Amino acid sequence: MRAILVDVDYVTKGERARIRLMLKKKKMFRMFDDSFEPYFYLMPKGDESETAEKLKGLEVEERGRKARITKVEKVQKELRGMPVTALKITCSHPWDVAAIREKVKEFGEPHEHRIPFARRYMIDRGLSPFTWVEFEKNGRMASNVRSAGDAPFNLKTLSFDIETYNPQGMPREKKDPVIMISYACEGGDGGVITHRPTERKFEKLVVDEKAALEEFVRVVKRTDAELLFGYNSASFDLPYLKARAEANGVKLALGRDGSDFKATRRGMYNGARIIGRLHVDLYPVVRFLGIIGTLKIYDFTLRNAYSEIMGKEKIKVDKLAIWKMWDDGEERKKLADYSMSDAQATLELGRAVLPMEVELSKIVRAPLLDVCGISTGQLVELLLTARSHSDNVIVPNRPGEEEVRRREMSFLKGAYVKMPKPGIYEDIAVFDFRGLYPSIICSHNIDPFTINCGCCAKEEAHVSPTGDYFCKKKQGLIPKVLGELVAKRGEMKREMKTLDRAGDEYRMLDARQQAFKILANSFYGMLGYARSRWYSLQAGESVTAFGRRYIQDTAKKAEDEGYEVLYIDTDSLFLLMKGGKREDVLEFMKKVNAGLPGNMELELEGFYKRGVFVAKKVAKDEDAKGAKKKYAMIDGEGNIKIRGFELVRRDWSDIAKKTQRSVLEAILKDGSKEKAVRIVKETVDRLRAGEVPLEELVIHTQLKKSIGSYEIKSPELSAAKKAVAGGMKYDVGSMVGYVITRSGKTISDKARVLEMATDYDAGYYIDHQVLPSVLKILKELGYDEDDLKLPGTQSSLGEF
DNA sequence: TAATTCGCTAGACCGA
DNA sequence: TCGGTCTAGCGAA
Repeated sequence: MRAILVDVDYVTKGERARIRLMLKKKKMFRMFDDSFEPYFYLMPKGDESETAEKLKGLEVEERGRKARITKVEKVQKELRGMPVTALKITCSHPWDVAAIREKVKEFGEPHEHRIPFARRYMIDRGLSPFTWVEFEKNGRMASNVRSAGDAPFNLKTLSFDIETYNPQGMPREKKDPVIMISYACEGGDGGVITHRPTERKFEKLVVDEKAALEEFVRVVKRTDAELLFGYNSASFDLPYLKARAEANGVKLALGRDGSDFKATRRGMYNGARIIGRLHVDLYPVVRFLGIIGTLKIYDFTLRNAYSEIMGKEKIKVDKLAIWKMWDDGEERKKLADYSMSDAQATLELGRAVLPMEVELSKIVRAPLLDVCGISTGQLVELLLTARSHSDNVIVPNRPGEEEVRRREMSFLKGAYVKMPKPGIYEDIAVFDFRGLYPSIICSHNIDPFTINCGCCAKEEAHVSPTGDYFCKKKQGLIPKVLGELVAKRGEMKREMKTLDRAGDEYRMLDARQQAFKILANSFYGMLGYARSRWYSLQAGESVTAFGRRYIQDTAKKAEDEGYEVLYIDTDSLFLLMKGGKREDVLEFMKKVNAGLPGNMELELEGFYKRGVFVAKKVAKDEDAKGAKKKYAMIDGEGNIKIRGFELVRRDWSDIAKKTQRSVLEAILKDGSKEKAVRIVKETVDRLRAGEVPLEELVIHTQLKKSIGSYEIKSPELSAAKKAVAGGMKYDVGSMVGYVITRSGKTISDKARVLEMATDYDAGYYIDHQVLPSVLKILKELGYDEDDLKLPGTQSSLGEF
């Protein structure tokens, strides 16, 4: 029989664990496989055979049951690059692994004892979620389950969202009812379940809250939802629905077995599993996109995420007024529209972000729900764990706390950044090394266990600029897996070029190549991360040392050809063309590439017509220095590329950012300093006249620690403290949006969160926000501080 | 309770 | 009032 594997978990039948497969042909169905047993490896201290004898049949009392070793086998494996003989210890039940592992520690070091049973099954059988599997069927039992190729992703999807009555601000789950439950399906079916009329055609009017809860359960059943999307649903919607179901004496039977959901906790996020369906809370997924830099938003609300990812705006309501809207016949109609739009936005968002998670789940061979929201480091760990198995390698253990502290004492030297000369330049060519660190790792076989291998003579191996060398005879696991990722991604990108950008095939490939990119870029970090199983300071330093060498050698070659090297950062190189032809520059690139090892390539990033580099702030008596990581350029089509300037930072006010952008555009596009100066003057006038709305003056800064644990005073902290005193909530991780007002002495005193601010300090915004951000740029046009500030009147631009 | 280093800049604070 | 040092946050790669 053939079906698509959707998810794997296990159930207990008698004394044993049974793998439960969630599968799909036309409909979802379940099968069981009882041919798989939990095990782990032990690296014995003493003689393997003697230890094996001692362990056979060993029993431990564990919470009233007997945990038993059912089998001990000697196996030939590889660990940390060395061949080893290990004992494979099979246990009676997955629950017993922990107790037995503790017990056998006296005989050696356990390995791979923390791999969840269902995932162990997928790894050992070579199965991935969302691919075809084949098996022999005998009733509900499956045997010889094996992988049978890539499958299309096609699940019946339902998104949902709830609105709650909230006269006290935060709804209280024991008291405040759910007033609307909205849902949306693929294909257009959707509605808002409500028990007060809204005159909307999508309304599903029921008699009371209890009936609404029952209706929602019916919707889930009727639509036969295989995939459920929510936003914050694991932390809010589902627990709230459950609490309300209890209060109303009904059952929230969302699962196929009539159960509600099982709350889980993975790292930083809550999860909720619904039996027989996949429930994906999109909030952690969106956070993940924020962390890896795909998304740049300050506030991870559904509204923000939706507008950033989909490029569309969602209806807005005042959250605190929801209860009032519910009580008002006219306003309630708007609330229904809002509720409907929440479910629809959640559905669209899910469709947009899920393909990437699905691909990650396939690559690392882990259930989708385990992959949504985990960090890139954990993803790499999952991938390397799966690939270790197919390479007959035992996964190295995580370091203990003491080892972590020891590792944290040493530091890894990073990339090279060249100091640019401040100024405005014409005709710049920018090159970069595509995937510099991944390609270095692959080209030089850099791995914690290929370093100074001993089987190669140093001169014949890959010698790193640090003096270490890497084996040339045997490929390491990291270069091997990474090389495959890079190669496959290259194929995908080539194939994408032949496809219609609007088509499904293109979209799927794009999600796939994104997943590969995320993984590939995380490998280097794992070498230098103190808690990593594959930590190797020497290997990490070799990567960066090679990186510095390649970029600097390339710069040298460019100079030898007569180009001026304007700027270098890690893997990118900025050349001044100085009247040179584009063909010549491309020829130079070809020459460089001819001298690079196989996996490495210098690419043209682009030609730019004009670029600005500014000076960094220095002490008065110091010479002017160019600021690194701060520049702006414009290409022939008028596209502007801006890096590092205040205007790309969230901890600057919009008024300063907008002004800085306009100034940069005036210079880059029009080459007009008069225009630039006029823009500044207008902004200053508007600020002075008090015409600027407070929203444009908000500065956003995150509180990375709890309010009490700061050593210093700062505007964001001080604003947050005042807000807390006023009844608002600010915790670790809160984003504080504050305005500098006129009341107070120091800047911190003057800071108030936007909600509490009624005026603003024009002087602060002129002298501390607008002028500093534009002055650095105007200086490159020949205006210096004194030109811009008349004596006595610091903020004056009157002379222009 | 989960990848890295390099670099800029602020505001507070302290002493000359 | 200044210049230096420190903590902290954010961005580039």
